[in-house]
Amino acid sequence: MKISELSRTTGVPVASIKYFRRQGLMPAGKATAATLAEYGQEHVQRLRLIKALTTLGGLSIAATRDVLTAVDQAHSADSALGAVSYALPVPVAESPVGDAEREAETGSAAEAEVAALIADMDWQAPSTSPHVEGLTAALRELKRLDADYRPGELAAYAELARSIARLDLDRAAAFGDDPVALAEQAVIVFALSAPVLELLRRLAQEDQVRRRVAGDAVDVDADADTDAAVDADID
Amino acid sequence: MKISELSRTTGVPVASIKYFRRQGLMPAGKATAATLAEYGQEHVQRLRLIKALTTLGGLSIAATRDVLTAVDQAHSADSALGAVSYALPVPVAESPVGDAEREAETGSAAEAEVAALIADMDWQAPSTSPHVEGLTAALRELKRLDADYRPGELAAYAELARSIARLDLDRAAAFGDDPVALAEQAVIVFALSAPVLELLRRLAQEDQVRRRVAGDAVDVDADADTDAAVDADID
DNA sequence: AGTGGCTAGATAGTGGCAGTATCTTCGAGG
DNA sequence: CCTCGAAGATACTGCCACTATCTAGCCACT
Repeated sequence: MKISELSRTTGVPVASIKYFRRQGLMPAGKATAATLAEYGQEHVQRLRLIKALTTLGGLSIAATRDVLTAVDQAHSADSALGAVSYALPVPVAESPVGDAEREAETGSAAEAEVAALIADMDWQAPSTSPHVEGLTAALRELKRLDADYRPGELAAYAELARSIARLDLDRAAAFGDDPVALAEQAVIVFALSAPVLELLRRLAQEDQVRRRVAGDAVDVDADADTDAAVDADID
Repeated sequence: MKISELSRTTGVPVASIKYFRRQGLMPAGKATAATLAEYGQEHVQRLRLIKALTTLGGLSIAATRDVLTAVDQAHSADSALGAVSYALPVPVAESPVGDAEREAETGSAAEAEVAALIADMDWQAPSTSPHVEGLTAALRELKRLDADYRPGELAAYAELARSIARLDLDRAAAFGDDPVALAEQAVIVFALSAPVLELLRRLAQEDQVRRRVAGDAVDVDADADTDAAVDADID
């Protein structure tokens, strides 16, 4: 198909398709002449994936390129999952703030906490893993806010994270054979279900909030507008 | 303290502090003269929170303002949690793509799926909740990629989300009395532990990937070149 | 053969965001 | 009393993700 058709089927403007190509997010069409190229189903799929990663996954163009590069280079089924996992951006930007003395102290505390957690969970991950570093940075940030996790809380979350990861891997592994297809599936499971999970968590939180407000913690008929207040304030 | 001191203690440039003020993210200092204002500990705390929300939470300035406004307006402990919950941005940007016929079909399917899930989980949430809408949008996106959750999978995640939300609420509710303090804690728990949770999930995924590759639980069909490939490719 | 409508590729322009810098005015404190 | 710094307003910058324009060329239909 021609680029205009590709654009129509995917809803992505021609100019954007060209832009993605320039940024190395997708291959060029097969040129049939100096000014004409043929695009196929794989381009449609790729565009969908790009769109999903940027809008749903919130990835930047650069991050998307890294991920897609990892997908394309996946040569064995085994390496595909790991490569994708490491290509995904870590959702923590390091803040290069001063306050040096406090920093040194809480920083190493966070590091030790992470190390202890990984040991407790019997997780296999090198201390150079971006996830380990990211987690350390995040805990450090929270410490600066005096919002640390209490002992054991982090482990409780970690236990749940483990359960989630099991579900994730089962979902990802369902595409056993072709490395690239597997990698693509991994991208979807790893990157794109993060927002779904977060939304589920938010929904569950909302439910919990309503229950606690409506019920046990508060004497409802203490004042009539309690219920209304929630809906009103919530705006 | 003077603005220059506030800047030094927090590591935030004076110009940025002024900018945040203009954007309505923090109150002005108490003016002691036409060209001098006094800042206090609450400004330090607020700046820390702003920094955490933007860097760790990844919120935009506008989103941060919404959240902080909700925090400041929390008048009752009950409304605080709900208000914060609704003020947080939903991690899905709606993509206004064409492909109308397919859209209509998958769109309503997603809607029904979400409704069924909420019913199954016995969750209390109006269909107008941003979380419900966000989840619907996210599932719609995934459907467009042909990456739906299989029946039951979503419920399994939802069950785990419920457990997580329980932990969250326990953490948030620890600050029982002052509405604003409670709201602030809620911000931290709701918005800032999302990246922590995501990182834990990534770590657990990494562990799972290594374990499955290493051999023992290869329910994926075995592929020959295993061990070394992981560490090598993962770069 | 001619012409209208695409196309590729290159380059330049746009709009939003998050700051950052500058400029003016003016009070505080040595 | 005079210099330093602060307040507030406004302008500027850099980055990002597109989007538009421009040139040159080919395809297909008449």
